[in-house]
Amino acid sequence: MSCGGGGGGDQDRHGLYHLARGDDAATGGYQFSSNDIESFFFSQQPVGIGGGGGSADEIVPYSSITDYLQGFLDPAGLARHLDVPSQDVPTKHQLSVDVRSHDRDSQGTGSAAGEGAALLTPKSSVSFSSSGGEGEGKSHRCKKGPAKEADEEDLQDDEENPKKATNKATKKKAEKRQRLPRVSFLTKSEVDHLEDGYRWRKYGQKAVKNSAYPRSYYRCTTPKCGVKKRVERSYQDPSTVITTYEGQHTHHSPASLRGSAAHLFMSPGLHTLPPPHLMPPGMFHPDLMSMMHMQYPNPGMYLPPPPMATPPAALQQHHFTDYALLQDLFPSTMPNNP
DNA sequence: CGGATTTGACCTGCGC
DNA sequence: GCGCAGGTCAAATCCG
Repeated sequence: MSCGGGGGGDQDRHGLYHLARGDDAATGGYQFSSNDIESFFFSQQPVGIGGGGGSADEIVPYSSITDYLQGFLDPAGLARHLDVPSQDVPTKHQLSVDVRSHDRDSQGTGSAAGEGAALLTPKSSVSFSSSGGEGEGKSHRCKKGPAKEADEEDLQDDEENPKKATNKATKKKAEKRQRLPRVSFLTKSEVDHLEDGYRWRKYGQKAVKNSAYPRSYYRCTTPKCGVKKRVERSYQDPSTVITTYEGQHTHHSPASLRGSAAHLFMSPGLHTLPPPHLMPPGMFHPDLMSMMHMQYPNPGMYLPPPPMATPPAALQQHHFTDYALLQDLFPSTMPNNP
């Protein structure tokens, strides 16, 4: 997926597009509504923009995420998506989309991730790595895991004949390896592992070079779902958690099946929200926004059908400026109605 | 007791 | 070829 070279956007010198509600929201401009949320996170509709796109050889495993991303990259596309005039789409940065191609091992490496985290506005930032695999300078190191399942017979041979195994390893080496699509999220949070609606099993933890914070490796617990995620804390901004998803879920989110808005936003990180009365009218809290990204990191990840044709009932019926709803969702952080 | 987490060992790929 | 770093495995341990 070649996100760079896409259309429009307020791209800074770091190659970051900054799109979000900025001063407009603070001054009572356009307000997010439940419909926006649906569009933002659940829509399967492509948001067309010019440029970008992958070459014929490039693996673009799904179109919806690409379109989804590109919708962010293109203010006009985002405007169409949100059904607002394009000039109303601000270029202030609350949501920053990293459209750079990530070098060595995506942005997940300590240095690269840290750099990205430092460059990006920490709150509510979304970083998408170039996921094509072929186009990347270096292949990923994952040989076990999914590949292991595919090569069970090979492994059996390997046990019987180590020499043969070596040959196979050499042969495999020559093969082009494909990297699964990766999507990274930068989230301000005090907790490392943010609740995202899926169940994960931790299978490893590694110290990251040049970072005081380890990187944790998680795998989706659902059988035959090979989705992995890495969680690490930015060493330059320890308050920022970098979550990188890799692969496609082959099932619905357990949380989405519950359809509970309360569960949707249930995350320890949310307890760090400032008092809601400090939020400007109509302002969609960036942390909350980020949590939603965490909950539905990638609409395209779900294989058919879409996980939720409609948002949870609570989201359909309320605006997020609805104080009563916020009180229901965040009783610990919501004082009585001001 | 079963599932999740921890953690050291191991594998792989890349740079020098 | 060697060392380094990322990524994974799997036994040990923890926990509800």
